[in-house]
Amino acid sequence: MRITIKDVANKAGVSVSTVSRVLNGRNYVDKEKKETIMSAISELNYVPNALAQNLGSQKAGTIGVLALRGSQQAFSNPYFSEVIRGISSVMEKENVQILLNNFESMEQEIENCIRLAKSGRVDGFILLSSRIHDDLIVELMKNEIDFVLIGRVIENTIPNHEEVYYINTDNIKSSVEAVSHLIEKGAAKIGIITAPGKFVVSEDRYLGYRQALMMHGLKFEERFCVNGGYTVKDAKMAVNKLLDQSPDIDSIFATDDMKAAVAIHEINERGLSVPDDILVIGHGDFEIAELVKPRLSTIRVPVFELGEQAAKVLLQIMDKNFPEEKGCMIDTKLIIRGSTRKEVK
Amino acid sequence: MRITIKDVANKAGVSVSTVSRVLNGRNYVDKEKKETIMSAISELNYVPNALAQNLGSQKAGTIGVLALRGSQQAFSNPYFSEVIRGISSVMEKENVQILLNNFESMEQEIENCIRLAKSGRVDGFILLSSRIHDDLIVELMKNEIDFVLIGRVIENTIPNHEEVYYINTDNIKSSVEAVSHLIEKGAAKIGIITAPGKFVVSEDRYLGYRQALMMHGLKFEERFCVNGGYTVKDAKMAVNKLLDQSPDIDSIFATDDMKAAVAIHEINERGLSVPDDILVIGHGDFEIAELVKPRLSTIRVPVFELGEQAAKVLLQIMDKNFPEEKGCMIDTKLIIRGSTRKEVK
DNA sequence: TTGTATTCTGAAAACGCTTTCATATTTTTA
DNA sequence: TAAAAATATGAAAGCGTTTTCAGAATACAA
Repeated sequence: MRITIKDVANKAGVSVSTVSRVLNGRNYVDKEKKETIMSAISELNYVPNALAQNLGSQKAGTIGVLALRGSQQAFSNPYFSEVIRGISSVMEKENVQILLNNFESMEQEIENCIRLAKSGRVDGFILLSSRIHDDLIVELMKNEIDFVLIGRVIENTIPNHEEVYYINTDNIKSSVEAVSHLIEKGAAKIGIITAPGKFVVSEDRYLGYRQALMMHGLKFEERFCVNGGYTVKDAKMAVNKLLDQSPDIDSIFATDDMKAAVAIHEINERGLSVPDDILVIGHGDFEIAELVKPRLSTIRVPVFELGEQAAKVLLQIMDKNFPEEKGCMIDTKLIIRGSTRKEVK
Repeated sequence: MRITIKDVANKAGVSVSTVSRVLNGRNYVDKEKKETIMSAISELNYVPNALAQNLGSQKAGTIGVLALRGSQQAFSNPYFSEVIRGISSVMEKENVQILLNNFESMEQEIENCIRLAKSGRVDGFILLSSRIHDDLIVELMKNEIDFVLIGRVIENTIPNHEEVYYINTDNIKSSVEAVSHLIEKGAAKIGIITAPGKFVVSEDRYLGYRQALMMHGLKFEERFCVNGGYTVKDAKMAVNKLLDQSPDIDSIFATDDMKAAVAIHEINERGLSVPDDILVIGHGDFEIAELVKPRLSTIRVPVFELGEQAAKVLLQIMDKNFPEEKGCMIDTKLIIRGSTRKEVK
């Protein structure tokens, strides 16, 4: 037999309402009674039934985290684990649970998310990335479901885009910084390994690349661009394609560190040298950046903090305690290592 | 105003019981009535309240996945994402949600898990790893909470250890295979980079190493063993310690691919060559294995499948449809690449 | 004093389902 | 054709909380 709030009430000689008040720390409860109740709880080893609490309070005490967003590999990317750690660290304190959502297709994703929210199973969502045309965001807004986006929406693709709460780093700016760094080191023919175009983050990094070229009066050339896909295998093919079609490049900007690591690997494989023949810079500062030879210059993105902030904002929103600013930008940092300079031994 | 089962019942001219039957596909319902109800549901755009369903049926429809188990870095390890993908792929079909649990300390972990289960918020757990003396497992069993372990328990450390459902790969055997491979390639002084000792998986890989030495009549030496920790930084220090204290080693067995990658990196850094001076083999077959130079020989562990199987077994257990075997072993495979032989160009 | 807050409490009504039970109807079996 | 089994349904009782409401007791102010 399960121990319920009723048993506690009986033991403490009070009504269930009073026990509930103690449980939730709300309203006035006589101090002595409170203690009696507390000891009844611990003597009976009582644990409130969360399902009943949820139903009673009409709150799930749970948020959904949308991971995949249509790409298997995005998931096994270190970004994912780290951002979740950030989210957890905040939610744990508030006793909010994290539901991991990981859908195979976009249609499923939208349908399931709306369902999850409408069924009351989650109180809100954190989206770990945004697509360029993101119907999920449109639908969440249409259904008035609370969410925070890690990333940004592109104006004109989302009705009322200015209503979206987001946490982001300025990927355009950080990419400009990365590419400018290459240029300062003497680069003039800069290849870029992009990610498949449907994500805003990839697009922004590409835009930053182009902007940097423009700022420094360099010409953009289509043949400097290759799509690095999501897997190591795709990235390898992309790098080789780039090296084949543009053997004259003097540097590469990879839109994430995994692709940069692959680039270094394949350049070495061809008997060329990083940084002597080709400079390489990445984006993200994953652990792998320290593991390639030469070590990878990159942009450090405070991923844990992105998660933390997103969690905090979502909690605020769910409390109807709306933050003044819809958006929050977190700073990144250019990290210079061996792949863009001679390594100092 | 929220649409409830009552509205559906009214619209379809039946009782709520009948609607509930249709919703759950249980018992007998007249075919025509069923269709009437179905169309009422879709016309009203009705979504059942999951919290109420949970409370009514006394099932959470949610399982907990225990990730961290006391190590930050274990979490950002690719194993984690992949195993979750495996679990998700099964749970999604059954409409079971996944709660991610990520506790800072062991005490918290145990207390929170028991609470989570007792409060009815989760129906069971999947543990992504086991410690050598794992009090959580003891407590879960004591409280009769359903769980499946990915890994194994060590006899004598857990009362009724034979009652634990588990999915595992034979880490001892696969490590014997890895080390034997080194020996076949001529190695005789084999270093090992271990992980901190509290996890069974690390211990097993260490045992496999020692067993392989014994099988081939090689002497075990303490100075061949270093603890690689969890981070790249720790691993670097460990590798350097190993190379310093035992400059005569001819090969290294790393208990995971990240450590192996670090080993290759540091060996190269010293101007030595893999595989000419030192052979290196890892364990896991993470993506990084393809990215180091030379590419890493390793043991491929079907991580996705581990997750899938664990999920399937947990579902069975929760259905009281107990599998005949408590344990399920999944095969691994030795993958030979450049780090243990001259790379064929 | 009297009136007004403030503190405290319990009964009872939600919350929105599932499940049991009793019963009616139809089909199958012997 | 009677009995048994299968099919079908609704009323009502859970499930275990939270929350509302009404009211009692106490404190404080005028």
